[in-house]
Amino acid sequence: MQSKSKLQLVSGAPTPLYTQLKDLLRGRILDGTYPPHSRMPSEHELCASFGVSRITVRQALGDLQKEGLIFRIHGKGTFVSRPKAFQNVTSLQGFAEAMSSMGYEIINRVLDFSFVPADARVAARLDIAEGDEVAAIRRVRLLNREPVSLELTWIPSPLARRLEHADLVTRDVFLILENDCETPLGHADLAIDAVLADDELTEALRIEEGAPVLRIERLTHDAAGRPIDFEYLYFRGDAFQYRLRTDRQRNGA
Amino acid sequence: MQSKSKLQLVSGAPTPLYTQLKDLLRGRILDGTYPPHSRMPSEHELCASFGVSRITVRQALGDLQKEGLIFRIHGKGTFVSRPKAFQNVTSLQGFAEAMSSMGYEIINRVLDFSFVPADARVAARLDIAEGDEVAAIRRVRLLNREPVSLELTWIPSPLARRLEHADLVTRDVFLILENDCETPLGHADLAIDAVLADDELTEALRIEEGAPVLRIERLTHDAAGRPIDFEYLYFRGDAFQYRLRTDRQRNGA
DNA sequence: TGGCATAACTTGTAATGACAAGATGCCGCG
DNA sequence: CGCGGCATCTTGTCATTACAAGTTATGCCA
Repeated sequence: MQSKSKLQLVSGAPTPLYTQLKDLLRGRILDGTYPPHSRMPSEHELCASFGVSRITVRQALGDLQKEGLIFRIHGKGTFVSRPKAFQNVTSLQGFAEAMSSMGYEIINRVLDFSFVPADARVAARLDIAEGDEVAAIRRVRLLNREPVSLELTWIPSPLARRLEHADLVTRDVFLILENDCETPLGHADLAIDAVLADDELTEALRIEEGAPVLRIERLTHDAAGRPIDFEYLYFRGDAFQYRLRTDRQRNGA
Repeated sequence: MQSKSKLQLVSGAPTPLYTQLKDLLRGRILDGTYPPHSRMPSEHELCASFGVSRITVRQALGDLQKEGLIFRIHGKGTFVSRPKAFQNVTSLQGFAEAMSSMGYEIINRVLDFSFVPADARVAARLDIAEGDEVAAIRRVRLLNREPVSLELTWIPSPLARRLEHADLVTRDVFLILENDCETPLGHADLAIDAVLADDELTEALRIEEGAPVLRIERLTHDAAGRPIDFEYLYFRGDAFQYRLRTDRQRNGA
């Protein structure tokens, strides 16, 4: 049967209406239909265009605002944020990427690569259902033949299948995803704290029990903002420093 | 007039209802009325307790969820997160700046403020001559009356003289430099690693010897790029997370 | 006793309606 | 011409109602 040229949102669909609308609008922002700094259609117009209520529109816009793609001005309208390039404060770089550019020799020892059902925590981070299949990777990274980090990685199955036979020994997951899987990366959220080495860590990193370990929880998203790679990185406190640079934001936003 | 013993939210107030409710609930979470891992009252109960609609309750809960204070499980209820304070460092922000905006109470205990000659390491970082006079500040920061960090700060003398009489107890050095000293900040370079608590740290942070500590070496520059503030920050590993977001550089901008 | 259906909770999604408050242009009045 | 006020846009806040969907305990039935 026919379908209107206008895009349609389906109510009974597997994903809620506001998610469909959000994805659709994000697509238009990323493909330039709504260029940076331009005003988007008003909430009322979006309601009319897609035949949904204002609550639904607002939930979609609220999520996009959280993602940083748009901002709203009371009484004026909703606007597309300036493109990412201007927002960059630090660059997202893989470990080997960063180290090899500094002349270090990097080797990855893959301890485990298997497909398992996602537990609650992994599922929540990757925005998939608990029990969905994910690839679980355990790697130890050696810098100049010395173990410096243990990395636990979870990647959704469809994507992970494509890097199953990739060279995980010398290459960063980041580079493989970008170059071999045509999955441009967007941003990553990191949480850093300090813990003590447990049994697994003492063995993997050949350090003493109770040694200080830098733990980084990293959730990497693709360019569209979808989470695609959840990792725990454990670095030897005595052999590694995490360095970054932050810039002072003058405005509040 | 009378007032019910029950807490009241005021509709015509300067702040919206959901903000009042959010602040009230956050207070109860932070003061232990709703302890970690406990289930909070259901949305329906909150509606009844405070005489507001479910939309208002959900907006308040949604914001608290974004802050990381609570999490929700479909069909089960709303729960208080394990308390782990964190600092988001997408932008260069002082500790108190970050925490107080999230409703935490911050107190700085100034252990020492003296002018000393710069040692070799400090001089190198601040790009001054060894022996030049610098201000050395030792502070312990308390979050909700609990010590979370020990901070060692070195600032070149000419600048430091101007903040000698500033309120270091409640204000960030960053804000004082910017607002009182007309010294706009530029960027900061950070190096993060993990160490074990030594004597000084166990005493200052009231933790056990050998506990994991997150160490951050931070060199802050003014807008012109001159180093103006060199610091070591020691955070309790069990009570603090450093969070940040990085973006992938796609090209040369 | 074991297991399944169900009732009674929970949060998630969505529509509709209403008014408040900020922004902006238009128009008439001085 | 200038300026105040109003109409009319925008987003922000909030109530009410309804149903969907996940969770759990209860109790009936075999």
